[in-house]
Amino acid sequence: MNSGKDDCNRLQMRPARQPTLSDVARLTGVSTATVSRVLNRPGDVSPALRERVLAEIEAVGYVPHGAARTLASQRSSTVGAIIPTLSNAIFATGLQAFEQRLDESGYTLLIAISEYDPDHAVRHARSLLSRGVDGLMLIGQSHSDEVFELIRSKDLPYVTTWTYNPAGPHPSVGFDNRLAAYRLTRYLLEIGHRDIAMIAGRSEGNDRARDRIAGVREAQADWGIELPPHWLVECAYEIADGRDAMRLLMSPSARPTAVVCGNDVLAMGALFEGQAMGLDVPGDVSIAGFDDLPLVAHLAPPLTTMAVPSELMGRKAAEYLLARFAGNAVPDMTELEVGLIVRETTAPPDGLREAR
Amino acid sequence: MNSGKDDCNRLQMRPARQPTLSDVARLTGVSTATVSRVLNRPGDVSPALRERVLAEIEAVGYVPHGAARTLASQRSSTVGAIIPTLSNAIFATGLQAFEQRLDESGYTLLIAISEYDPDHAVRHARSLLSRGVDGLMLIGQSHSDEVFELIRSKDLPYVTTWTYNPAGPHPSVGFDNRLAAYRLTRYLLEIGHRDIAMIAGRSEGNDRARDRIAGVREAQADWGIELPPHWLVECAYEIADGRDAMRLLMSPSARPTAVVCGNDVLAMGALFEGQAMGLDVPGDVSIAGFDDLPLVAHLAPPLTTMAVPSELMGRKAAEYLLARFAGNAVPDMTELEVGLIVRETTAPPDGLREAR
DNA sequence: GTGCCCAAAGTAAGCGCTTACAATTTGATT
DNA sequence: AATCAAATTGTAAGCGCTTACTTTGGGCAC
Repeated sequence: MNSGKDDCNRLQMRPARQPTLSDVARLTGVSTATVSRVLNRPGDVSPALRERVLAEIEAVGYVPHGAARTLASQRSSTVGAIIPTLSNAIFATGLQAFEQRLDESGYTLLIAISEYDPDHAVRHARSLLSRGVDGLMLIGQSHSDEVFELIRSKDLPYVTTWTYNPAGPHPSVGFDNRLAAYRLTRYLLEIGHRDIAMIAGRSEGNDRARDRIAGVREAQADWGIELPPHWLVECAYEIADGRDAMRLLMSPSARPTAVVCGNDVLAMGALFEGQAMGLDVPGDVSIAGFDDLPLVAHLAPPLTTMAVPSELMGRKAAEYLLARFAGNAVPDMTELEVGLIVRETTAPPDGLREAR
Repeated sequence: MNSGKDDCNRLQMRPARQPTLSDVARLTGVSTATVSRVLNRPGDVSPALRERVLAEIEAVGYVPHGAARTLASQRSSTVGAIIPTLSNAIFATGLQAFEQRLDESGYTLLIAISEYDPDHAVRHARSLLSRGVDGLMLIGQSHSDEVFELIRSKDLPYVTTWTYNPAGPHPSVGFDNRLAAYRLTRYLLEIGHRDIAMIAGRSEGNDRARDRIAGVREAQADWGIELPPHWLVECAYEIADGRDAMRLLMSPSARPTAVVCGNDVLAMGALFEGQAMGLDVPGDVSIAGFDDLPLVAHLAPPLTTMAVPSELMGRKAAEYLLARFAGNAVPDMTELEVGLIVRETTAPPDGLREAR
């Protein structure tokens, strides 16, 4: 009469314990293996039984226990991303596309923000690995060796983005920053600029910034020009930093006729500061950006910039990892196209305007 | 001689299996319990032993297995967030602060992006719960009942943000959207505007947008004014949507003298479109935004807006959850301050300018 | 009718860790 | 010196699931 079962129920004042897979099995009158199969390889279970199990799952509100599943199966359906910041919209866009593609295939994204700090990134890598991510997405390739050692020691699929470096050892889905900056600068040279300055993001530990500077230098070199040290200003990534840099650049009497910026945020800063200084853009100075944020097409004047395929990149990076998970062959290197978007912040320099 | 051990090694061609906690225990000559304690409650282990264990952990490069730990301990040191989008910088900022505060306490963030779709959000909630998050952060309170049922059935700590609703059943860390919009509108009324239109985000399933509309209406009502239907335009959240809305609003001959916008992105759209139409802002029309994105202070003219404490909110939301995890008492409702930032896109309407 | 094969379902051994409880040691107390 | 509590370490039972292996029961060729 007074069975143990009753005692047990009487003691459960809290919301009833979550039903487990074996509860479902017991209630349906099958083995746990069968329930597990219904969940993981439904084709292996006869339709009649499958229906009964699914009905019971629905009835008791069973939700699989991810950790148990991960422990038993050695995969987590989870992917990690280590990114420098979320405050630049361009990363946010790429990450959103990455998340969406993963989500479509049942993967969840773990994110860790390094704030451009390599040690931070190592800690995060360790933490993500320890959480059993099935794969990892990294921005750029300039990371501490420790990060890559950790990845290798686990033999973990990973991909680097925002960079394309076929000579390097790392799988990457991205574009050639050097070449993109080269093309942007070449365009300015072709319309007649010779005095070109650059506002760049901090290049230390940031291969994208470094490559973009290199691209600008290389284009200039092809025209027999050298970038004077005081015309290269490296700064942080806020609008205010771009403004400061622009002020610095435009104060001396010997001013550049064009300024290429390491990204659109800096370019906006440069544009706003230039205008605040009473300069006409592009009349007095041309400004070019990098990224093509949705916003910059709406500025007055609209910004000339190098469009970066952030969404496509996020999606392709996700697809690379998904292919690796599935064991499908997939090229380790994917190069994406950037595109020069000429708008109205650039024009031939003064002397050439009418000669055009 | 030819022990099983040797055979085993001979077969391991792959990178050696990850060392486990019991490997560390065996190699150090202690029990697994001791190693576990070194990791989780180091104070319970004598210093000498602790050092030996730590040395061994370092030596073999042991990384704890998160899923195993989660399964055994029933916690994951993981927190989930369901957010509508990452493409609005204001969410990205809040989320970044949230992540940083969690990270300081050893928690990792799982993110899921709902794209403003309630069903999506339910799926995500289910997925995050199944992954064993210890807590959940939600934007706003207008979610499907199913989401809250899932949360309740697991008795999971959670917090809603971007909203403050002490009357409601949900813990929240945020601000009063209605009141904030009321104050913004009141300011416009006080400087003399009577013809005030609104460009709002889609209010369906979005309590923030709804409350902001309500706030505008309420302020107008206090002045005995009613918001004419054709002066309320709801739209999506891109700059282009703001532009479209502005064009619509400013086309008829009976134009408003001021436009309050549901967020800064829409306000930028309104500003750009107004300027493109040849209107002087604020001479011909005042524009007010909502959020205070870093960018908008730099526009020409700088945008008047209602500043939202997104970073503080992210941090406080994290701290609320952390306190719940630690079992500390903590108020379920935290109201944060918004602040009216009067810049230069607003001014008294035409007739009143000189009378000022 | 017999034997064989295959599909469908069950059995049970872990996955790597935490933790209640037990065992042992140490040191203080009387 | 005997007693006991506190501190330290060990023992071992799971946590909820997956999956290799085994069992069962037909269907089918001969």
